[in-house]
Amino acid sequence: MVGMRTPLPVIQPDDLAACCSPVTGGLVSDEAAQTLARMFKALGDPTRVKLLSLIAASADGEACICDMTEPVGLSQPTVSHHMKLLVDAGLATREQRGKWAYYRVAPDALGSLAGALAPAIR
Amino acid sequence: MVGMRTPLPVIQPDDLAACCSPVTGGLVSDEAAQTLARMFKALGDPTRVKLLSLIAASADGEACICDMTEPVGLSQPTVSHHMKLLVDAGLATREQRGKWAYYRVAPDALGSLAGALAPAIR
DNA sequence: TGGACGCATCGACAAATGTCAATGCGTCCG
DNA sequence: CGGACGCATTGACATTTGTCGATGCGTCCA
Repeated sequence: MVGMRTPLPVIQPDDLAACCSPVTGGLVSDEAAQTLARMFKALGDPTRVKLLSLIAASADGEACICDMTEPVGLSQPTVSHHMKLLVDAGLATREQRGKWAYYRVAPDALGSLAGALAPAIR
Repeated sequence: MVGMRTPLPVIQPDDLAACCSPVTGGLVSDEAAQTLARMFKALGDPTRVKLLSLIAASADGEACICDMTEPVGLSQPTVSHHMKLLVDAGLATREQRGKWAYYRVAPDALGSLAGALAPAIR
């Protein structure tokens, strides 16, 4: 592993177009590979998979940190850290409302990623 | 990160059924989260994304290590290492033919993963 | 106004990861 | 046979990652 001295920029919705040309349809550019890997890496931890699933499964499609610590069995700072990774990867959104921070699954992000994996089923 | 003293078992095609219940449709079990994360982690490196893309884009849908080192600009042992990870994650297959080892994208693996991300588009 | 609460950041630390050079092991062919 | 070739494994190393306790900051309410 080399480079990456500076923190990576947050992946924006605009980047989805660039990132999600199908992996299986012709060579993928360096930047696309980079962006795709960023998003997949964010999904590459069981805790973060559960967190996303937790949010998606909750009544309003949103959850705050305090709702998530107990189900995943980790400390509040750790859950906060994982959620920051998901947001930076463009897979989740964060909205502060009063004391609480509400997280949602980023619209279209998972769908675009799925499209990059299996363009045929799009 | 805790546990994981012993090397993880190779993910078999049979595991796909277990792994790929949709992330966005109800709580995901610990084992499913684990398996999904294993596969996503394998995709969480730009080099491995490019390797998969390289294989998928090649004429016969297969490639040997010697075909891949130059395009990704890494040493032969490193490429070999990455391919082992992809095979262990169930995303690629390996077939030895004489001196060469031919790698392919595992059939259905990417599609199942995509289904776990976006069940609606299945 | 002053706690209490929810969350983020910091500092620390063990474990995992990506990379290479060196080496070992089969397979092919002169 | 014996060398050349393709690939995997090993050992080493720096970097990244996951986790926690401690702490800081903003918001709410008694």
